Amino acid sequence: MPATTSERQLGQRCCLPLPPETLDGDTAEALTADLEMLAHPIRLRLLSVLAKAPEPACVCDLEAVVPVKQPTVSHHLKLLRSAGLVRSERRGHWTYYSVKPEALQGLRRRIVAGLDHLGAGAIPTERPTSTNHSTADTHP
Amino acid sequence: MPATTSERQLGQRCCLPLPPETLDGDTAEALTADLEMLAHPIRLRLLSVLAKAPEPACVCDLEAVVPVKQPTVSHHLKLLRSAGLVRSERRGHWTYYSVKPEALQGLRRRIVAGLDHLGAGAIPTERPTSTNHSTADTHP
DNA sequence: GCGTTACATTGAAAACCATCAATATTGACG
DNA sequence: CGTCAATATTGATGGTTTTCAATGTAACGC
Repeated sequence: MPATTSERQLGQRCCLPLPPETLDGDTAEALTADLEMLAHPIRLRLLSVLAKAPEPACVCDLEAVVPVKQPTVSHHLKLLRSAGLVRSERRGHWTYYSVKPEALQGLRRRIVAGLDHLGAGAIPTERPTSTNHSTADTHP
Repeated sequence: MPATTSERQLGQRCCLPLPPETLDGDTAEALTADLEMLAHPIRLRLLSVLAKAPEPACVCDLEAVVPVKQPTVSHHLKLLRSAGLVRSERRGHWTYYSVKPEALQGLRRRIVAGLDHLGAGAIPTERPTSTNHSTADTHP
């Protein structure tokens, strides 16, 4: 371990007093899962249509609304269903899908909470940027 | 157009009066881009740390906080930067990153608006599910 | 039964993403 | 100049996701 020019060494941990209370790994992964489920244009549009439809919609309706083929629609519906966001019900030839409003709401709540927890909440009106701005070394 | 047994045919578009005002393709893709940027645990944690740090953090600080190697940290920081969510500033040996609070807020606003637009907003207190529930055909 | 329709599943191809070792770049210091 | 430390970039690898043609399955009508 070489000599020190100041009170801190290169090649070691630096300045931060280390995070106060940030997202831990598990929370981050849970939030990621929620975000990923929504992060696809087809799924967003399917959810959007289902959420606004006055009654459950059959797959052929949904197919008519997005620019992909039927197996792809089924695939995304399956994902949404396994995430608990929609339910399906068979009537005769058709399978009708509808949203589960509580689930969508829960998802929304978790995501908004996550965003708040990210610091995107309180409107700090631009950071004060503390005085420490010498171009030089020492690295607080 | 062939004969009809009732007022509707199989193999044709079905029941929905077609979407009232749902997300169009472009809106869905824009929202998807926002969601994707957040949908990664490493990026979430980096943002979380940066958002709460009292001053800009150097890469070695960030590296210490997430379970991936330095090139990966740089990679994610680059993504966050090109999305306009963080800024970087070089001081001596180190590169300091900080969030752009307005950008994080804008992101948050867009996502929340998207979620509301998805129907996850108004708490409709469980869908009434209109009377049409015969197991049979005719498919309204 | 047979044919037809709606939807699901399978399986394979393509595109994409994340990760890291190796290497390059930049800046400080002697 | 040369060396070292901090970060960026490159390139290769492995994994996941999206998509669709083909095929399977369930329900209806004849």
